[in-house]
Amino acid sequence: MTEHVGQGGFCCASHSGTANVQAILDLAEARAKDRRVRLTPVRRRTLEILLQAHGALGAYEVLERLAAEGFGSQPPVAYRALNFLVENGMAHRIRRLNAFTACAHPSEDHRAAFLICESCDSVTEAQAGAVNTALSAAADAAGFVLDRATIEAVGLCRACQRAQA
Amino acid sequence: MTEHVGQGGFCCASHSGTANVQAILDLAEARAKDRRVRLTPVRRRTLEILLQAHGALGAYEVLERLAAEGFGSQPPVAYRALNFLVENGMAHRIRRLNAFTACAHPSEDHRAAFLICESCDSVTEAQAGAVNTALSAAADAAGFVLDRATIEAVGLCRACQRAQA
DNA sequence: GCCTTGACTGTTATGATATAACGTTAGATA
DNA sequence: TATCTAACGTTATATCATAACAGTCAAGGC
Repeated sequence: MTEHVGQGGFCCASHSGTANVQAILDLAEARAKDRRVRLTPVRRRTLEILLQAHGALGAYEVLERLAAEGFGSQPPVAYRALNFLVENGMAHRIRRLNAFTACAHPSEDHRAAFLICESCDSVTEAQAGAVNTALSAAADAAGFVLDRATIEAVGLCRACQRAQA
Repeated sequence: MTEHVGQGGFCCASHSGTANVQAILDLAEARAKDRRVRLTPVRRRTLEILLQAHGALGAYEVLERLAAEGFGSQPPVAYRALNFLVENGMAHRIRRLNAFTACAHPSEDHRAAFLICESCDSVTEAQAGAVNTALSAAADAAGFVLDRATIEAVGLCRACQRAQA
């Protein structure tokens, strides 16, 4: 798709800095214990890779890094780890970018919305409480039982607005 | 992906029946004229195919039908026509299904939300005014300039709820 | 401790989705 | 009608994703 994925200079406040990465990894460990699932080395490392990327990474980009560190080198290795993280609320899949990003707020059982910058491909996780309330209402009106939703907005991030001004 | 795409028995009220298909095609013609773009035979036929499908179709499914009718048989033929329709508000891309669907309300400049049934893969276009208002607010709060958004909800459609009851 | 069992990992192979690039054709316009 | 541009169709290839299977490892029962 695009070679910019994961390369945006953007870095959101919520998971920048080594300290925060560590904190989120700890949260993930705890969450895994809670749910009786195992945060194995590949899975943990995959989460770290996403956290360090400060943006969304394609599965093959993640795979490349895993392979370089001695993990398996074939696509299912990355997809399995990524799917595990998504299923357990530790990462999100950004369909518009065919990419994945670490969850910035892993402790809350939130339903997220993503703000994707067209210019730098950065991805910000937005608070989507009101959006989901409205969506639930719309689903209700249609007699539809809502399970989960993907909300992806495309536009210009703050940094790129400045760059263009 | 799944072989069910486009095969759900579901048929939404808004574009069922030959009469409505014709009406929407007419709207599309008018819209094309307005916008100074050409609704060429492949494009028009692609829209018809989507309308008649009563659900989302993958690009390769559309391509198959186009090819059978003497249009080109290679992927770009379908993708170009589909992208044209999407860009001109005559169809939507459903990313979760890697599929496309005719716009059920082509006359309004609306931003749609989609309700995707996990059971039958049917796609309903929901009124998303309130959802978009909330999303705009969330984007604003993040200093993000919103251009457009993809809102896809996954759950159970009315028909499949009944079937399971 | 040791064995069973199921989850996890890695592999090969393949399938599904999407686009780049280029020559040709056809419509609009002057 | 000559010219120009958009659209079409093709070949080729890139990109994304999963099926299926064999080997490995960890947790819990005995």
